[in-house]
Amino acid sequence: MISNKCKYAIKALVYIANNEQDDKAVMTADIAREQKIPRKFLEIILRELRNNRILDSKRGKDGGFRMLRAPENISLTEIMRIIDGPIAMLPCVSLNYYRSCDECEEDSCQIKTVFEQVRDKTLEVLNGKTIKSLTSQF
Amino acid sequence: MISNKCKYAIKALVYIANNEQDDKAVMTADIAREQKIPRKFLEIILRELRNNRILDSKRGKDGGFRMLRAPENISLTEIMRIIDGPIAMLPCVSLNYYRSCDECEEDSCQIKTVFEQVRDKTLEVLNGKTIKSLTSQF
DNA sequence: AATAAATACTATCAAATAGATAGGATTAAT
DNA sequence: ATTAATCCTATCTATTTGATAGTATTTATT
Repeated sequence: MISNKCKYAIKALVYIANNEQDDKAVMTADIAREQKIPRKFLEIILRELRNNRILDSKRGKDGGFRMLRAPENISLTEIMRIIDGPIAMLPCVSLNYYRSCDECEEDSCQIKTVFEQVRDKTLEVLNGKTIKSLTSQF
Repeated sequence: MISNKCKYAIKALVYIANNEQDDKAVMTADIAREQKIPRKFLEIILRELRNNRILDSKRGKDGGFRMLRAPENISLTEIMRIIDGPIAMLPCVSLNYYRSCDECEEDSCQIKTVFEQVRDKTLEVLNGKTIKSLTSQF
């Protein structure tokens, strides 16, 4: 399971990509209302995406958020790793958050291979999906 | 990520499948030592597998655990669902633990489809793997 | 300069989950 | 009886999840 936080992050990004305009940033309050995401929680999420250089923010009146990078260059894996961390099902099989298991000799681990396969299939799907590809284009 | 508990469960089952004999059940202490799993934690796990009719147990001297069903009929998904619950990344996409998301209309959810694809690919791998297929066969 | 409206930041909190450990009760073979 | 195994209940700590409250700061507009 991904966390609610991560689900909110993805939905918020899709919303921003869909609604931003040259002259106007998208406000937290609008995203919260439209996507039914708790406002204060969303603030934290958007700031985190900003700190990771996914979003740009502007303070004060007429402030809000806009995409810092093109939505077609932001994959779901990138967002998921920022918000939730590893995507793999075992630490010893994670590409970006590798940790060895205390209890096992990796060379002789019986279960590692299976979860490498799961990881590869999962990444095949998620790497191919961008914020843009989730956007409603007419 | 799957939990340590789930990882331990799978490793313990593979160990039991590998080491059980007609006349002798496999003891918690042996599994704990060989697989470096905390003994008391392992007790809880094995009992849970027993309650779910994966294992059979025998109390008292010469007691222990053995497979209740054939290892080739026990898929990884079954174990993972018993120990960790849902395998899918979103509740609204889970086959065995479906829950709707509070905040979204499922028909118009932009992210559901991606996670259905991840689910299908993941299950393709995990349904095909059984305890037997992880066992060392010579 | 004052006001309004937005994000930024800090602190806090409650509930659930993860990951165990301790100790005694029960069962069964010898 | 003794020994050795599972079974059961209770408990514990740390972390994560999911959030809320309140204040500070920034900016556009009047």
